[in-house]
Amino acid sequence: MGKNKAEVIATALEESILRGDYHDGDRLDEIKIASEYGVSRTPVREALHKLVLSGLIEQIPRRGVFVRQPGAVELMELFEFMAELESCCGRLAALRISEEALETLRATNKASRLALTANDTDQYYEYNETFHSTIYRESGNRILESESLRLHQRLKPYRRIQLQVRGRPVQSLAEHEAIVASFEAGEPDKASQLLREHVAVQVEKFRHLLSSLELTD
Amino acid sequence: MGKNKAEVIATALEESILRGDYHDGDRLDEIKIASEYGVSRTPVREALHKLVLSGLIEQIPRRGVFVRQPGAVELMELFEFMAELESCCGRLAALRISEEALETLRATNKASRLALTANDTDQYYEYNETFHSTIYRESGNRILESESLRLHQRLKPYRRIQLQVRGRPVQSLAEHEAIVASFEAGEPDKASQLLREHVAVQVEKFRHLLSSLELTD
DNA sequence: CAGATTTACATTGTATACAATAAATCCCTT
DNA sequence: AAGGGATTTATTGTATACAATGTAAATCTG
Repeated sequence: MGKNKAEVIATALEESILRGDYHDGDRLDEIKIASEYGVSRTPVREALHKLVLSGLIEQIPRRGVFVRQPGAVELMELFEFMAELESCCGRLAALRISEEALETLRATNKASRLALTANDTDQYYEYNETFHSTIYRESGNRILESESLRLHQRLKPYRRIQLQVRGRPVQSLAEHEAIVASFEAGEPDKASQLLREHVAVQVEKFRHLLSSLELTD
Repeated sequence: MGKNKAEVIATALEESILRGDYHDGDRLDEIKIASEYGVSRTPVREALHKLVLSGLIEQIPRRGVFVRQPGAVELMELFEFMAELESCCGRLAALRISEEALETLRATNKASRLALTANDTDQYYEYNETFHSTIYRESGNRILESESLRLHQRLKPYRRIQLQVRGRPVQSLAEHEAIVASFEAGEPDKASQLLREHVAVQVEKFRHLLSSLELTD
């Protein structure tokens, strides 16, 4: 496997940041991280550069790198962008989806319902991933697919919080079924609209959560 | 200015590759590039990593980095993705555009028409940039804006070729005016559709160009 | 005492030397 | 002579030493 130290450190740091081990504005000391992982500064620097490119940290020349947790507005923008990407995937998938993938979606939804009645949130979460990534793939556009996956990944921690809103999973599943129906009917505009709202409603719930908890210190 | 050598080399290499100085599969020798630019391997490596992230070159562990010109299918996918992004921008911009920006668009189109009658292709090209980047900005979503700009930049060389198709600029400008009209009327769906087709038609023209010239050796 | 200038320090940016590894070549064996 | 394995070589990956630079503190001057 391509297991060079820079990659390892990059993913480790990425998880740390997404998990919230660092606060916004914290500086990431190259030598400290290097000694923590038992390597030299070089691979650490490469790892940091990767994270800069993915937008998780900010680099100020000759000053250092700082973690940059997205603020409320940026989170909204990220979710909105996600909604738009999903919408695109849905539109294209409605035109191109294979019978096989359609069957996968039906099966996933059926399994999701079981997980829901069993109150198995983790399992449901996993099926949710399958559902969406399948749609990304069936857009038939590899660029769109990979971009969607990337953003989906980035929003993972926030979506998780969001899914714990009472009653949301039930509604979410109903929307999934409506989306599949629009695929079966071959209605690109309908699919596009449903998927956009499916994600956009999450934004709305998230906004409520935010304003009620006032996480933005 | 933040003018560290890595950045300089990255942009220089990027331009070189986009200009077509390298062929698909060419290996980029770190030490050769380093000596060319009169620096050590370190900043060159950093520059190469950046290009890997932006998808211009491919890195095979312990083998080297190779330029990776997109093939015909990937180009199609890139253009299709661009069409979808522009479509999103258009939809949101129709809902959010400021009167000021609307005026900018009108002025740009007017200037474009002048450039067109004067046969000033470069000037027209520049106005085209302004037109589209304004729409990106007026989407009101900074993530969407920057992603659109990034892809727009990446497709620059191919779009340039495409604009030289006879009669295309005239048609393009007409489409621009229709788009502005949909903004003025505040019709998001119309704007979305117009912008998607505006880019998608480029894909079509490009496909013709490709198949006629058979550039895919 | 306040402000500016200089000096010291902390931190990133760069260079070079060394290690690891994979491809290619060459030699040995059958 | 052909095939396989060891060796060599080319190239990336990593470590460390050094240079550049920006910040902050300390000192000097008005």
